Amino acid sequence: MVQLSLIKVQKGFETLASLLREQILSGEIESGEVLPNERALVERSGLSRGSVREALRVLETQGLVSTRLGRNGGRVALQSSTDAVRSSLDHFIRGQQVPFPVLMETVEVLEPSLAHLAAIHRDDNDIVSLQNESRKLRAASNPSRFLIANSRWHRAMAMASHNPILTAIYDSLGPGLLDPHVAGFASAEIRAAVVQAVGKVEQSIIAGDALTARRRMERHVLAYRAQVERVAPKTVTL
Amino acid sequence: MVQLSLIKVQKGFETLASLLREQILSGEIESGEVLPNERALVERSGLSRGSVREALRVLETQGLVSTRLGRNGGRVALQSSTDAVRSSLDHFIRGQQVPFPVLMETVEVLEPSLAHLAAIHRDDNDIVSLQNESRKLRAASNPSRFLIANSRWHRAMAMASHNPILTAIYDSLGPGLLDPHVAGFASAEIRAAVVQAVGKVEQSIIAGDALTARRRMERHVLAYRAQVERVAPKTVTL
DNA sequence: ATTGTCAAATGGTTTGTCCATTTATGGTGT
DNA sequence: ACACCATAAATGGACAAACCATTTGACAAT
Repeated sequence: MVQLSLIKVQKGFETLASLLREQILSGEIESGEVLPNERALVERSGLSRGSVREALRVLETQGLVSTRLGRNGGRVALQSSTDAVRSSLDHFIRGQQVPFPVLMETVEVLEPSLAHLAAIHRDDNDIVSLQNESRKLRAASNPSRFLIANSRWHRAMAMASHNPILTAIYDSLGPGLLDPHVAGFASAEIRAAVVQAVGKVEQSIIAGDALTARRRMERHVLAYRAQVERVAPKTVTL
Repeated sequence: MVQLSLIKVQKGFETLASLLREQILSGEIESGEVLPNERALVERSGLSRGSVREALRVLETQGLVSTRLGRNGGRVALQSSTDAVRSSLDHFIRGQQVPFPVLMETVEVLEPSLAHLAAIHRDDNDIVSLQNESRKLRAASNPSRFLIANSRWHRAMAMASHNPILTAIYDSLGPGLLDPHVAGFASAEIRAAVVQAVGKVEQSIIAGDALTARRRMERHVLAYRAQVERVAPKTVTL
Protein backbone atom coordinates (compact mmCIF):
# COMPACT_ATOMS: atom_id res chain seq x y z
CA MET A 1 0.00 0.00 0.00
CA VAL A 2 1.28 3.42 -0.94
CA GLN A 3 1.88 5.94 1.82
CA LEU A 4 -0.26 8.98 1.21
CA SER A 5 -1.36 11.88 3.28
CA LEU A 6 -4.37 13.85 2.20
CA ILE A 7 -3.50 16.26 -0.54
CA LYS A 8 -4.52 19.80 0.16
CA VAL A 9 -5.16 21.77 -3.02
CA GLN A 10 -4.10 25.34 -2.80
CA LYS A 11 -6.49 27.77 -4.45
CA GLY A 12 -5.11 30.70 -6.35
CA PHE A 13 -6.14 33.34 -3.88
CA GLU A 14 -4.80 31.23 -1.03
CA THR A 15 -1.41 31.02 -2.64
CA LEU A 16 -1.22 34.76 -3.08
CA ALA A 17 -2.45 35.36 0.45
CA SER A 18 0.16 33.01 1.87
CA LEU A 19 2.91 34.65 -0.14
CA LEU A 20 2.04 38.13 1.00
CA ARG A 21 1.42 36.94 4.57
CA GLU A 22 4.88 35.45 4.80
CA GLN A 23 6.45 38.59 3.45
CA ILE A 24 4.61 40.69 5.98
CA LEU A 25 5.23 38.46 8.97
CA SER A 26 8.88 38.07 8.08
CA GLY A 27 9.30 41.81 7.80
CA GLU A 28 10.28 41.62 4.16
CA ILE A 29 7.33 43.93 3.65
CA GLU A 30 7.64 46.44 6.43
CA SER A 31 4.80 47.59 8.61
CA GLY A 32 3.32 50.71 7.05
CA GLU A 33 4.52 49.89 3.57
CA VAL A 34 1.84 50.15 0.90
CA LEU A 35 1.29 47.08 -1.21
CA PRO A 36 0.98 47.31 -4.98
CA ASN A 37 -2.55 48.19 -5.95
CA GLU A 38 -5.02 45.58 -7.09
CA ARG A 39 -4.41 46.06 -10.79
CA ALA A 40 -0.67 45.78 -10.32
CA LEU A 41 -1.03 42.59 -8.30
CA VAL A 42 -3.19 41.20 -11.08
CA GLU A 43 -0.37 41.79 -13.56
CA ARG A 44 2.33 40.38 -11.34
CA SER A 45 0.44 37.34 -10.13
CA GLY A 46 -1.40 36.40 -13.29
CA LEU A 47 -4.56 36.00 -11.23
CA SER A 48 -7.77 37.85 -11.90
CA ARG A 49 -8.80 40.84 -9.94
CA GLY A 50 -11.43 38.87 -8.08
CA SER A 51 -8.88 36.38 -6.82
CA VAL A 52 -6.47 39.12 -5.87
CA ARG A 53 -9.21 40.84 -3.94
CA GLU A 54 -10.09 37.65 -2.08
CA ALA A 55 -6.45 37.21 -1.11
CA LEU A 56 -6.25 40.76 0.18
CA ARG A 57 -9.54 40.33 1.99
CA VAL A 58 -8.14 37.35 3.84
CA LEU A 59 -5.11 39.34 4.92
CA GLU A 60 -7.32 42.21 5.99
CA THR A 61 -9.38 39.81 8.10
CA GLN A 62 -6.21 38.55 9.72
CA GLY A 63 -5.23 42.11 10.54
CA LEU A 64 -2.15 42.04 8.35
CA VAL A 65 -3.32 44.67 5.92
CA SER A 66 -5.51 47.72 6.13
CA THR A 67 -7.44 49.27 3.32
CA ARG A 68 -7.93 52.90 2.39
CA LEU A 69 -10.22 54.18 -0.29
CA GLY A 70 -9.69 56.78 -2.91
CA ARG A 71 -6.70 58.32 -4.65
CA ASN A 72 -3.60 57.67 -2.57
CA GLY A 73 -5.56 54.85 -1.02
CA GLY A 74 -4.50 51.26 -1.21
CA ARG A 75 -3.49 48.43 1.04
CA VAL A 76 -0.99 49.01 3.82
CA ALA A 77 0.88 46.20 5.52
CA LEU A 78 0.49 45.92 9.28
CA GLN A 79 1.76 43.70 12.00
CA SER A 80 -1.21 41.95 13.48
CA SER A 81 -2.19 43.66 16.67
CA THR A 82 -4.03 42.53 19.74
CA ASP A 83 -7.22 43.25 17.82
CA ALA A 84 -7.00 40.04 15.85
CA VAL A 85 -6.32 38.07 19.03
CA ARG A 86 -9.20 39.79 20.71
CA SER A 87 -11.67 39.03 17.97
CA SER A 88 -10.62 35.40 17.65
CA LEU A 89 -10.96 34.93 21.40
CA ASP A 90 -14.28 36.69 21.31
CA HIS A 91 -15.57 34.37 18.61
CA PHE A 92 -14.24 31.41 20.52
CA ILE A 93 -15.90 32.43 23.74
CA ARG A 94 -19.21 33.25 22.14
CA GLY A 95 -19.23 30.29 19.79
CA GLN A 96 -18.27 27.72 22.40
CA GLN A 97 -20.60 29.46 24.81
CA VAL A 98 -17.89 29.60 27.42
CA PRO A 99 -19.80 30.27 30.63
CA PHE A 100 -19.23 33.37 32.67
CA PRO A 101 -17.63 31.54 35.60
CA VAL A 102 -14.93 30.25 33.29
CA LEU A 103 -14.16 33.77 32.12
CA MET A 104 -13.96 34.84 35.71
CA GLU A 105 -11.70 31.92 36.55
CA THR A 106 -9.43 32.84 33.67
CA VAL A 107 -9.09 36.39 34.86
CA GLU A 108 -8.42 35.09 38.34
CA VAL A 109 -5.57 33.04 36.95
CA LEU A 110 -4.12 35.87 34.90
CA GLU A 111 -4.23 38.75 37.32
CA PRO A 112 -1.95 37.37 40.03
CA SER A 113 0.53 36.27 37.41
CA LEU A 114 0.43 39.66 35.75
CA ALA A 115 1.05 41.31 39.11
CA HIS A 116 3.95 38.96 39.66
CA LEU A 117 5.53 39.74 36.30
CA ALA A 118 4.82 43.43 36.65
CA ALA A 119 6.81 43.52 39.85
CA ILE A 120 9.73 42.00 38.00
CA HIS A 121 9.62 43.90 34.74
CA ARG A 122 8.04 47.27 35.51
CA ASP A 123 10.04 50.32 34.48
CA ASP A 124 9.73 53.97 35.45
CA ASN A 125 7.02 54.68 32.89
CA ASP A 126 4.96 51.80 34.18
CA ILE A 127 5.23 53.11 37.71
CA VAL A 128 4.08 56.54 36.61
CA SER A 129 1.06 55.25 34.75
CA LEU A 130 0.09 52.88 37.54
CA GLN A 131 0.17 55.75 39.99
CA ASN A 132 -1.80 57.91 37.60
CA GLU A 133 -4.51 55.33 37.22
CA SER A 134 -4.76 54.53 40.89
CA ARG A 135 -5.05 58.24 41.64
CA LYS A 136 -8.01 58.41 39.27
CA LEU A 137 -9.38 55.30 40.89
CA ARG A 138 -9.30 56.92 44.31
CA ALA A 139 -10.93 60.02 42.90
CA ALA A 140 -13.74 58.16 41.14
CA SER A 141 -16.91 59.11 42.88
CA ASN A 142 -19.59 57.16 41.05
CA PRO A 143 -19.78 53.48 40.09
CA SER A 144 -19.44 53.89 36.35
CA ARG A 145 -16.37 56.10 36.54
CA PHE A 146 -15.00 53.72 39.11
CA LEU A 147 -15.39 50.66 36.92
CA ILE A 148 -13.67 52.42 34.06
CA ALA A 149 -10.80 53.56 36.24
CA ASN A 150 -10.54 50.11 37.74
CA SER A 151 -10.21 48.50 34.37
CA ARG A 152 -7.66 51.09 33.29
CA TRP A 153 -5.51 50.43 36.34
CA HIS A 154 -5.61 46.72 35.66
CA ARG A 155 -4.68 47.39 32.08
CA ALA A 156 -1.72 49.45 33.22
CA MET A 157 -0.65 46.59 35.44
CA ALA A 158 -0.85 44.21 32.50
CA MET A 159 1.28 46.56 30.43
CA ALA A 160 3.79 46.70 33.26
CA SER A 161 4.24 42.96 33.02
CA HIS A 162 5.86 43.56 29.63
CA ASN A 163 4.48 40.26 28.50
CA PRO A 164 2.66 41.10 25.30
CA ILE A 165 0.99 37.72 25.00
CA LEU A 166 -0.61 37.69 28.42
CA THR A 167 -1.44 41.34 28.06
CA ALA A 168 -3.19 40.76 24.75
CA ILE A 169 -5.18 37.91 26.24
CA TYR A 170 -6.08 39.83 29.35
CA ASP A 171 -7.13 42.77 27.22
CA SER A 172 -9.40 40.49 25.26
CA LEU A 173 -11.11 39.19 28.35
CA GLY A 174 -11.60 42.31 30.38
CA PRO A 175 -14.41 44.03 28.49
CA GLY A 176 -16.71 41.03 28.29
CA LEU A 177 -16.27 40.44 31.96
CA LEU A 178 -17.09 43.61 33.74
CA ASP A 179 -19.98 44.99 31.80
CA PRO A 180 -22.73 42.43 31.71
CA HIS A 181 -23.06 40.86 35.12
CA VAL A 182 -21.30 43.12 37.48
CA ALA A 183 -22.34 46.49 36.26
CA GLY A 184 -24.20 48.11 39.07
CA PHE A 185 -22.67 46.61 42.11
CA ALA A 186 -19.80 48.95 42.92
CA SER A 187 -21.11 50.29 46.18
CA ALA A 188 -19.09 52.78 48.17
CA GLU A 189 -17.78 50.14 50.56
CA ILE A 190 -16.72 47.83 47.79
CA ARG A 191 -15.04 50.70 46.02
CA ALA A 192 -13.10 51.54 49.14
CA ALA A 193 -12.00 47.93 49.54
CA VAL A 194 -10.88 47.72 45.94
CA VAL A 195 -8.97 50.98 46.21
CA GLN A 196 -7.16 49.66 49.23
CA ALA A 197 -6.34 46.30 47.64
CA VAL A 198 -5.17 47.89 44.42
CA GLY A 199 -2.98 50.27 46.36
CA LYS A 200 -1.28 47.43 48.17
CA VAL A 201 -0.64 45.49 45.00
CA GLU A 202 0.71 48.62 43.40
CA GLN A 203 3.12 49.15 46.27
CA SER A 204 4.49 45.65 45.86
CA ILE A 205 4.86 46.07 42.13
CA ILE A 206 6.70 49.32 42.58
CA ALA A 207 8.87 47.77 45.26
CA GLY A 208 9.67 44.93 42.91
CA ASP A 209 8.39 42.35 45.36
CA ALA A 210 6.92 39.83 42.97
CA LEU A 211 5.75 37.24 45.46
CA THR A 212 3.96 39.76 47.61
CA ALA A 213 2.39 41.36 44.58
CA ARG A 214 1.09 37.98 43.50
CA ARG A 215 -0.15 37.09 46.96
CA ARG A 216 -1.93 40.39 47.39
CA MET A 217 -3.53 40.13 44.00
CA GLU A 218 -4.68 36.60 44.76
CA ARG A 219 -6.29 37.85 47.92
CA HIS A 220 -7.93 40.73 46.10
CA VAL A 221 -9.28 38.43 43.43
CA LEU A 222 -10.75 36.11 46.05
CA ALA A 223 -12.39 38.98 47.84
CA TYR A 224 -13.76 40.31 44.60
CA ARG A 225 -15.23 36.94 43.74
CA ALA A 226 -16.84 36.75 47.14
CA GLN A 227 -18.48 40.11 46.52
CA VAL A 228 -19.72 39.11 43.11
CA GLU A 229 -21.08 35.85 44.48
CA ARG A 230 -22.93 37.78 47.15
CA VAL A 231 -24.61 39.84 44.44
CA ALA A 232 -25.26 37.13 41.85
CA PRO A 233 -24.64 33.70 43.34
CA LYS A 234 -26.08 31.61 40.53
CA THR A 235 -24.07 33.07 37.69
CA VAL A 236 -20.69 32.87 39.30
CA THR A 237 -20.27 29.71 41.28
CA LEU A 238 -18.39 27.12 39.30
CA MET B 1 -20.81 72.56 16.75
CA VAL B 2 -22.48 69.24 16.16
CA GLN B 3 -21.22 66.24 18.04
CA LEU B 4 -19.99 63.67 15.56
CA SER B 5 -17.99 60.54 15.85
CA LEU B 6 -16.22 59.22 12.81
CA ILE B 7 -18.62 57.49 10.52
CA LYS B 8 -17.55 54.04 9.51
CA VAL B 9 -18.94 53.12 6.12
CA GLN B 10 -20.03 49.55 5.97
CA LYS B 11 -19.14 47.88 2.69
CA GLY B 12 -21.61 45.49 1.15
CA PHE B 13 -19.63 42.35 1.79
CA GLU B 14 -18.95 43.48 5.37
CA THR B 15 -22.62 43.84 6.05
CA LEU B 16 -23.36 40.37 4.79
CA ALA B 17 -20.41 38.92 6.69
CA SER B 18 -21.58 40.55 9.91
CA LEU B 19 -25.11 39.32 9.43
CA LEU B 20 -24.06 35.75 8.88
CA ARG B 21 -21.45 35.96 11.64
CA GLU B 22 -24.03 37.03 14.17
CA GLN B 23 -26.36 34.25 13.15
CA ILE B 24 -23.60 31.68 13.51
CA LEU B 25 -22.25 32.95 16.82
CA SER B 26 -25.70 33.28 18.27
CA GLY B 27 -26.54 29.73 17.26
CA GLU B 28 -29.36 30.82 15.01
CA ILE B 29 -27.43 29.00 12.33
CA GLU B 30 -26.33 25.80 13.98
CA SER B 31 -22.89 24.37 13.78
CA GLY B 32 -22.81 21.92 10.88
CA GLU B 33 -25.67 23.55 9.05
CA VAL B 34 -24.97 24.27 5.39
CA LEU B 35 -25.43 27.83 4.26
CA PRO B 36 -27.31 28.66 1.08
CA ASN B 37 -25.01 28.43 -1.90
CA GLU B 38 -23.41 31.47 -3.45
CA ARG B 39 -26.03 31.97 -6.14
CA ALA B 40 -28.83 31.76 -3.60
CA LEU B 41 -27.11 34.29 -1.35
CA VAL B 42 -26.77 36.56 -4.35
CA GLU B 43 -30.51 36.46 -4.87
CA ARG B 44 -31.39 36.97 -1.23
CA SER B 45 -28.89 39.69 -0.51
CA GLY B 46 -29.07 41.62 -3.75
CA LEU B 47 -25.27 41.73 -3.81
CA SER B 48 -23.17 40.44 -6.64
CA ARG B 49 -21.49 37.10 -6.52
CA GLY B 50 -18.12 38.71 -5.95
CA SER B 51 -19.31 40.52 -2.86
CA VAL B 52 -21.00 37.43 -1.53
CA ARG B 53 -17.80 35.49 -2.03
CA GLU B 54 -15.76 38.12 -0.20
CA ALA B 55 -18.15 37.94 2.73
CA LEU B 56 -17.92 34.16 2.87
CA ARG B 57 -14.16 34.37 2.54
CA VAL B 58 -14.01 36.59 5.59
CA LEU B 59 -16.07 34.12 7.59
CA GLU B 60 -13.90 31.29 6.42
CA THR B 61 -10.81 33.18 7.53
CA GLN B 62 -12.39 33.66 10.92
CA GLY B 63 -13.04 29.95 11.17
CA LEU B 64 -16.80 30.35 11.19
CA VAL B 65 -17.43 28.59 7.93
CA SER B 66 -15.77 25.82 6.03
CA THR B 67 -15.88 25.29 2.31
CA ARG B 68 -16.25 22.12 0.30
CA LEU B 69 -15.97 21.86 -3.44
CA GLY B 70 -18.10 20.04 -5.91
CA ARG B 71 -21.59 18.68 -5.98
CA ASN B 72 -22.96 18.44 -2.45
CA GLY B 73 -20.28 20.94 -1.54
CA GLY B 74 -21.00 24.34 -0.14
CA ARG B 75 -20.35 26.34 2.98
CA VAL B 76 -20.90 24.80 6.39
CA ALA B 77 -21.26 26.88 9.53
CA LEU B 78 -18.80 26.15 12.32
CA GLN B 79 -18.12 27.42 15.78
CA SER B 80 -14.70 28.93 15.72
CA SER B 81 -12.26 26.48 17.18
CA THR B 82 -8.92 26.88 18.84
CA ASP B 83 -7.44 27.02 15.36
CA ALA B 84 -8.46 30.61 14.85
CA VAL B 85 -7.05 31.54 18.24
CA ARG B 86 -3.88 29.69 17.45
CA SER B 87 -3.34 31.39 14.14
CA SER B 88 -4.05 34.86 15.50
CA LEU B 89 -1.62 34.29 18.35
CA ASP B 90 0.90 32.93 15.92
CA HIS B 91 0.62 36.02 13.74
CA PHE B 92 0.87 38.21 16.80
CA ILE B 93 3.97 36.46 18.09
CA ARG B 94 5.72 36.43 14.76
CA GLY B 95 4.66 39.91 13.75
CA GLN B 96 5.57 41.57 17.01
CA GLN B 97 8.68 39.42 17.12
CA VAL B 98 7.91 38.32 20.62
CA PRO B 99 11.23 36.92 21.85
CA PHE B 100 11.62 33.33 22.88
CA PRO B 101 12.10 34.09 26.58
CA VAL B 102 8.72 35.76 26.68
CA LEU B 103 7.10 32.67 25.21
CA MET B 104 8.86 30.62 27.81
CA GLU B 105 7.75 32.97 30.56
CA THR B 106 4.18 32.70 29.34
CA VAL B 107 4.24 28.93 29.47
CA GLU B 108 5.76 29.13 32.92
CA VAL B 109 2.82 31.23 34.00
CA LEU B 110 0.23 28.98 32.45
CA GLU B 111 1.43 25.53 33.47
CA PRO B 112 1.19 25.90 37.24
CA SER B 113 -2.22 27.47 36.89
CA LEU B 114 -3.38 24.71 34.61
CA ALA B 115 -2.14 22.13 37.11
CA HIS B 116 -4.01 23.96 39.82
CA LEU B 117 -7.26 24.02 37.88
CA ALA B 118 -6.81 20.46 36.72
CA ALA B 119 -6.64 19.28 40.30
CA ILE B 120 -9.94 21.01 40.93
CA HIS B 121 -11.85 20.12 37.80
CA ARG B 122 -10.44 16.81 36.59
CA ASP B 123 -12.93 14.01 36.06
CA ASP B 124 -12.46 10.28 35.61
CA ASN B 125 -11.73 10.55 31.91
CA ASP B 126 -9.05 13.14 32.56
CA ILE B 127 -7.40 10.84 35.08
CA VAL B 128 -7.39 7.99 32.62
CA SER B 129 -5.83 9.99 29.84
CA LEU B 130 -3.26 11.59 32.13
CA GLN B 131 -2.21 8.14 33.27
CA ASN B 132 -2.11 6.91 29.70
CA GLU B 133 0.12 9.74 28.62
CA SER B 134 2.46 9.49 31.56
CA ARG B 135 2.81 5.76 30.93
CA LYS B 136 3.89 6.52 27.40
CA LEU B 137 6.20 9.16 28.74
CA ARG B 138 7.91 6.65 31.02
CA ALA B 139 8.18 4.21 28.13
CA ALA B 140 9.66 6.74 25.72
CA SER B 141 13.17 5.58 25.00
CA ASN B 142 14.52 8.23 22.62
CA PRO B 143 14.48 12.03 22.80
CA SER B 144 12.06 12.68 19.97
CA ARG B 145 9.42 10.24 21.22
CA PHE B 146 9.95 11.66 24.65
CA LEU B 147 9.33 15.25 23.57
CA ILE B 148 6.16 14.22 21.83
CA ALA B 149 4.91 12.26 24.80
CA ASN B 150 5.86 15.11 27.09
CA SER B 151 3.84 17.58 25.10
CA ARG B 152 0.90 15.19 24.96
CA TRP B 153 0.89 14.77 28.71
CA HIS B 154 0.93 18.52 29.18
CA ARG B 155 -1.89 18.79 26.72
CA ALA B 156 -3.89 16.25 28.70
CA MET B 157 -3.27 18.27 31.81
CA ALA B 158 -4.54 21.38 30.09
CA MET B 159 -7.66 19.54 29.02
CA ALA B 160 -8.15 18.37 32.58
CA SER B 161 -8.32 21.99 33.70
CA HIS B 162 -11.62 22.21 31.82
CA ASN B 163 -10.82 25.82 31.08
CA PRO B 164 -11.20 26.08 27.31
CA ILE B 165 -9.69 29.53 27.10
CA LEU B 166 -6.46 28.75 28.87
CA THR B 167 -6.29 25.43 27.10
CA ALA B 168 -6.66 27.07 23.71
CA ILE B 169 -3.94 29.54 24.55
CA TYR B 170 -1.62 26.92 25.93
CA ASP B 171 -2.22 24.81 22.84
CA SER B 172 -1.26 27.74 20.68
CA LEU B 173 2.01 28.27 22.49
CA GLY B 174 3.25 24.74 22.89
CA PRO B 175 4.35 23.87 19.37
CA GLY B 176 6.37 26.99 18.75
CA LEU B 177 8.14 26.51 22.03
CA LEU B 178 9.55 23.05 22.13
CA ASP B 179 10.69 22.44 18.63
CA PRO B 180 13.13 25.12 17.69
CA HIS B 181 15.47 25.74 20.59
CA VAL B 182 15.17 22.77 22.81
CA ALA B 183 15.04 19.93 20.36
CA GLY B 184 18.09 17.85 21.02
CA PHE B 185 18.65 18.28 24.69
CA ALA B 186 16.51 15.58 26.27
CA SER B 187 19.27 13.48 27.69
CA ALA B 188 18.49 10.37 29.68
CA GLU B 189 19.01 12.10 33.01
CA ILE B 190 16.81 15.00 32.07
CA ARG B 191 14.14 12.63 30.85
CA ALA B 192 14.20 10.77 34.12
CA ALA B 193 13.87 14.00 36.05
CA VAL B 194 10.93 15.12 33.95
CA VAL B 195 9.22 11.77 34.32
CA GLN B 196 9.55 12.03 38.05
CA ALA B 197 8.28 15.60 38.22
CA VAL B 198 5.37 14.89 35.93
CA GLY B 199 4.45 11.87 38.01
CA LYS B 200 4.32 13.94 41.16
CA VAL B 201 2.19 16.61 39.58
CA GLU B 202 -0.11 13.96 38.23
CA GLN B 203 -0.53 12.44 41.66
CA SER B 204 -1.56 15.77 43.10
CA ILE B 205 -3.99 16.39 40.28
CA ILE B 206 -5.56 13.00 40.76
CA ALA B 207 -5.68 13.53 44.51
CA GLY B 208 -7.41 16.84 43.91
CA ASP B 209 -4.76 18.73 45.82
CA ALA B 210 -4.67 21.95 43.84
CA LEU B 211 -2.08 23.82 45.83
CA THR B 212 0.39 20.97 45.81
CA ALA B 213 -0.16 20.42 42.11
CA ARG B 214 0.61 24.08 41.49
CA ARG B 215 3.65 24.07 43.74
CA ARG B 216 5.06 20.96 42.15
CA MET B 217 4.48 22.28 38.68
CA GLU B 218 6.17 25.53 39.62
CA ARG B 219 9.16 23.62 40.83
CA HIS B 220 9.22 21.53 37.67
CA VAL B 221 9.03 24.58 35.49
CA LEU B 222 11.92 26.19 37.33
CA ALA B 223 14.03 23.09 37.02
CA TYR B 224 13.21 22.84 33.36
CA ARG B 225 14.23 26.43 32.79
CA ALA B 226 17.50 25.80 34.58
CA GLN B 227 18.18 22.91 32.24
CA VAL B 228 17.37 24.94 29.17
CA GLU B 229 19.55 27.77 30.38
CA ARG B 230 22.41 25.38 30.87
CA VAL B 231 22.09 24.29 27.25
CA ALA B 232 21.41 27.66 25.61
CA PRO B 233 22.02 30.47 28.09
CA LYS B 234 21.82 33.36 25.64
CA THR B 235 18.45 32.59 24.16
CA VAL B 236 16.57 32.06 27.35
CA THR B 237 17.62 34.52 30.01
CA LEU B 238 15.23 37.38 30.22
C1' DA C 1 -19.95 -6.29 -7.63
C1' DT C 2 -16.98 -3.33 -10.03
C1' DT C 3 -16.08 -0.11 -13.20
C1' DG C 4 -16.95 3.50 -16.38
C1' DT C 5 -19.62 7.40 -18.20
C1' DC C 6 -22.21 11.18 -17.98
C1' DA C 7 -24.78 14.89 -15.96
C1' DA C 8 -25.67 17.99 -12.29
C1' DA C 9 -24.41 21.00 -8.47
C1' DT C 10 -21.24 23.62 -6.37
C1' DG C 11 -17.30 26.66 -5.59
C1' DG C 12 -13.18 28.85 -8.34
C1' DT C 13 -11.77 32.04 -11.84
C1' DT C 14 -11.73 35.14 -15.57
C1' DT C 15 -12.94 39.34 -18.21
C1' DG C 16 -14.87 43.64 -18.84
C1' DT C 17 -17.23 47.50 -17.20
C1' DC C 18 -18.79 50.92 -14.29
C1' DC C 19 -19.38 53.23 -9.60
C1' DA C 20 -17.74 55.67 -5.26
C1' DT C 21 -14.34 57.86 -2.68
C1' DT C 22 -10.48 60.51 -2.01
C1' DT C 23 -6.93 63.58 -3.25
C1' DA C 24 -3.69 66.00 -6.33
C1' DT C 25 -3.66 69.59 -9.60
C1' DG C 26 -4.38 73.63 -11.59
C1' DG C 27 -7.23 77.41 -12.54
C1' DT C 28 -9.98 81.54 -10.84
C1' DG C 29 -11.26 85.21 -8.21
C1' DT C 30 -9.91 88.36 -4.72
C1' DA D 1 -0.09 85.74 -2.51
C1' DC D 2 -3.93 83.44 -0.88
C1' DA D 3 -8.22 81.06 -0.63
C1' DC D 4 -11.39 78.66 -2.99
C1' DC D 5 -13.37 75.70 -6.33
C1' DA D 6 -13.78 72.52 -10.26
C1' DT D 7 -11.93 68.90 -12.53
C1' DA D 8 -9.20 64.90 -13.38
C1' DA D 9 -6.80 60.98 -11.77
C1' DA D 10 -6.00 56.98 -8.82
C1' DT D 11 -7.70 53.68 -6.10
C1' DG D 12 -10.84 50.23 -4.04
C1' DG D 13 -15.89 48.58 -4.42
C1' DA D 14 -19.32 46.45 -7.07
C1' DC D 15 -21.72 44.26 -10.82
C1' DA D 16 -22.61 40.96 -14.78
C1' DA D 17 -22.01 37.12 -17.62
C1' DA D 18 -19.60 33.71 -18.72
C1' DC D 19 -16.71 29.50 -18.27
C1' DC D 20 -13.61 26.17 -15.56
C1' DA D 21 -12.70 22.61 -11.90
C1' DT D 22 -14.14 19.43 -8.58
C1' DT D 23 -17.09 16.34 -6.61
C1' DT D 24 -20.84 13.31 -6.47
C1' DG D 25 -25.08 10.97 -7.77
C1' DA D 26 -27.32 8.08 -11.21
C1' DC D 27 -27.11 4.62 -14.20
C1' DA D 28 -25.29 1.80 -17.71
C1' DA D 29 -21.85 -1.61 -19.11
C1' DT D 30 -19.07 -5.37 -17.92
